[in-house]
Amino acid sequence: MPSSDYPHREYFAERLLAWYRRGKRDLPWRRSRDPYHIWVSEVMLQQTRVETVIPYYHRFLERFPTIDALAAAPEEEVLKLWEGLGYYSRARNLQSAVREVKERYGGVVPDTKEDIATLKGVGPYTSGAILSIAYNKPEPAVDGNVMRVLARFFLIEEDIMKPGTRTVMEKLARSLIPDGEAGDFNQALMEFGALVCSPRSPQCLTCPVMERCAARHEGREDDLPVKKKAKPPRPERRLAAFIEGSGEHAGKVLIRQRPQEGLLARMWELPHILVEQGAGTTDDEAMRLLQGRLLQDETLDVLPQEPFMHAEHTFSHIHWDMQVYRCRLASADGKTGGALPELTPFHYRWMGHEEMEQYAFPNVFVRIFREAFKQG
DNA sequence: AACTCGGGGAG
DNA sequence: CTCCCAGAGTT
Repeated sequence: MPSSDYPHREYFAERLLAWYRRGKRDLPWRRSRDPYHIWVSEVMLQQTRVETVIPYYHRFLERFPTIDALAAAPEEEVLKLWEGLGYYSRARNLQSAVREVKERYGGVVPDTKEDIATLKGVGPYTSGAILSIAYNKPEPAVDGNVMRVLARFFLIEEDIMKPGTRTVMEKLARSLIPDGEAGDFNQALMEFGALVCSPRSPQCLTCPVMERCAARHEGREDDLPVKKKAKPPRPERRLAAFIEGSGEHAGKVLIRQRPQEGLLARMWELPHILVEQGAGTTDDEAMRLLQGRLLQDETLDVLPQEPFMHAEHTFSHIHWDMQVYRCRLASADGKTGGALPELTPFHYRWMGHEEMEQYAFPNVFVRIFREAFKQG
């Protein structure tokens, strides 16, 4: 159905805008008009809560205050500043896109939908957010908040996980934007979704548009939006080796860098293997598996000594159950035959405790190291 | 349309 | 526990 057929559109937009201007939060990125700053905030905010982003936003812009600064930075440093924030391709894409802006657009963030949408990591939501917030262009910025709010107020019962529903939402959201108020209105929608029209137990009693909310009238605000349930993460059992060096590597731990592509690309980690469910259930068998596979796959000759710790970590689609074993190198001189593994997808290196700040680790390994170093 | 890609906070 | 968050890219 055409967007113009939805009732109470003007009422909805005006009341929401007034509500926003009455009490909007003082967020760091709202203190800047720099399109680059807005851009950084929007990328960080993808699938990430406001409170989580704030400290990262400050650190990132302190180190990379301009497009030039980010474009010139070593990639490892960008990744390190992103450590713990997740979805690390965002960081790589952002730097790649910033370099593109420098080369192709003279360092000025483009202000047209066609140009900005070509930038890596800038999809339908982020392009609309930058265009509206930084340039006040009347483009919709439809995120999870906006879909929830629109689904409820206008009683849209389509599954919001379907791409077609997003198109409907974008058209409707575009038709709602009051003349000359795109930036504030789009932020009003998201702020409203975050603070009032929340996913669970929405605050209808304080809602500024409750009187004409279709879902509220039907008593169905708790049933909307319709969203198909995600598949549960598949379990993976992993065995990791905490290998302490001796001799010239005394006091150091062997770490490795993950491949360029895929999960946790280019981040550092403890050497570990994936084993079948049910395999290595006893520590004895697990240690044999670990020894055999590290030797076979990585030419890494270790002697597992004892169970060290246990860690679990859930990604969106995978659940890691990781058992860590304290290991020694098998070679008598403690130097793994002198050389670290080569001809594997990984890059190995010895790391002293004080060198952790030079490497970006997935959070599960940050936790493991913190615990290990606490034990001494 | 279905997967891949992190991590954490709230209830 | 479950849900989902100012999503994007790939197949």
